[in-house]
Amino acid sequence: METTAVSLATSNIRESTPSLDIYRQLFDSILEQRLAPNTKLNEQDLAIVFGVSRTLIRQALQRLAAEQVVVMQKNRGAFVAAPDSVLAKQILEARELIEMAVIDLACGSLTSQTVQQLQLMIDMEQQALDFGDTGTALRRSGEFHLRLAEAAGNQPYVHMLRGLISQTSLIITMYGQGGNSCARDEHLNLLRALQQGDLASSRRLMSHHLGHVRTGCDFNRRVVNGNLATLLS
Amino acid sequence: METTAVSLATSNIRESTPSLDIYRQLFDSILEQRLAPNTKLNEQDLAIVFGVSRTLIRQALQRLAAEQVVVMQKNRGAFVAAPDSVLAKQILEARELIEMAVIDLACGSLTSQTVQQLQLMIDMEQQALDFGDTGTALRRSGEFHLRLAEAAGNQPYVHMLRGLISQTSLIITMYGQGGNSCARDEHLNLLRALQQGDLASSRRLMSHHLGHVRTGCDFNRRVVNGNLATLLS
DNA sequence: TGTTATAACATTGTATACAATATTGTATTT
DNA sequence: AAATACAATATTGTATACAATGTTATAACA
Repeated sequence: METTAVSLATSNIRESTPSLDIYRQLFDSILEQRLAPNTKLNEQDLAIVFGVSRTLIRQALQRLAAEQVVVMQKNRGAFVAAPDSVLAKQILEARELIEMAVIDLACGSLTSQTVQQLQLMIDMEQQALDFGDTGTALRRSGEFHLRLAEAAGNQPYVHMLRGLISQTSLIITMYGQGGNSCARDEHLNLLRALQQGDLASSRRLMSHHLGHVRTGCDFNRRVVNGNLATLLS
Repeated sequence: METTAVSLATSNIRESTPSLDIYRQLFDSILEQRLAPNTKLNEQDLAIVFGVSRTLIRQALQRLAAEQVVVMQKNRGAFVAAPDSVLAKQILEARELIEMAVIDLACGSLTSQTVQQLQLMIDMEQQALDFGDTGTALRRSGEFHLRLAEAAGNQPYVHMLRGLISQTSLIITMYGQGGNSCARDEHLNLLRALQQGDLASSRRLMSHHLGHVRTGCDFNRRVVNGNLATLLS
């Protein structure tokens, strides 16, 4: 509750272990769209990139798989997840459920310090957008939502939402058509409504906000595959 | 959707790998209360018990940790999770949220085959209860709920609920005071209401059902620790 | 007796070696 | 040229060895 958010990945875990660091970097790389869906994650290559043995790489990949951000196929390896349109809609539905519950808990109960933090995160997101760095903006948008869930104070909500947010990023990468960046005002308005304890408005704003994600997607779009090279840049 | 449930753990994953099997056995052992909260899970001991190297044990433990069923402490090892009363209440709250959403999806849309399966699972639970095997009954109760979520057809709900159900089992182990076995009729009545498409009744029955879990708990109870020996019996 | 320092031990953390499986390329056949 | 069989290669799966850390027992001291 005290420090500013570092990474969406296990943001409430302060511990630092080598495999956790690798996990976080891969996680962020996927969220920032530097690793495309379906990208094969070769263990040996990653081991070289990160300068560790395959043991630690495998730990990180297994953690990512547990969050459904990567998929592991027996004897074939790990791939960045690529939810199909059916699953994508289910993910967005589930996310709305959790986010609404978060709103109910957070509305009117945010400390001024928390509001300040959330305000800052909105600014950071906008800053990334100004730089034209949509990947970072997307990640920071997710961090805003997650920080809000932390403020709501229900740990399982945070845990579940973390997975859903990261999968939402994958969905936007796969099916998004740009124009998902109306977020600044939406986040800002939401924060105001929450601060004022206006539950009806808060719920409506969050619902619209998530609705825009869905609206901004073309679920017929065909998906392109990526490769590991982007990690080296 | 076609086969009968095997284990609450990764019930939708058909693959069989050594570490998955170990994971499932540990998972069920915890759910059936044969491994008490806070029990230290020594890697070497488990490796001997399961006749494999520590490598596979670690994989299983990490998977369990991802589902919050065990907790891993750096350089100290893995322990069966022991949610405190605050977290326990949050878990039950989150579970109610998801279960209600499942009800909304499943109500009136269950196939006769699914109803049959659920009916069977209720019977199996009762059978375990008749044998006095409350551990198995508890696990089967969880399987009933999870099977229902599968029938609802939203994959993230299933995934999230799996974690919440297993944690509920831990909560019952820690804070339950017996008397949690009114489940048979409750499951039965719920199934009838769902079958008939009676949403209001379905929601009310589920809410009461989960409420009983909470009612049956004394959150002031002090918790006893266990040890690995129970796995050998 | 109680406390601290230290050594012996046990356990987890990581790298590496080898086995099992999958993938790719080449040759052979039609 | 297309398809198949098979060898060569690459990749993942598992066990083991060693390093790093934590725990416990012992001994010295107050």
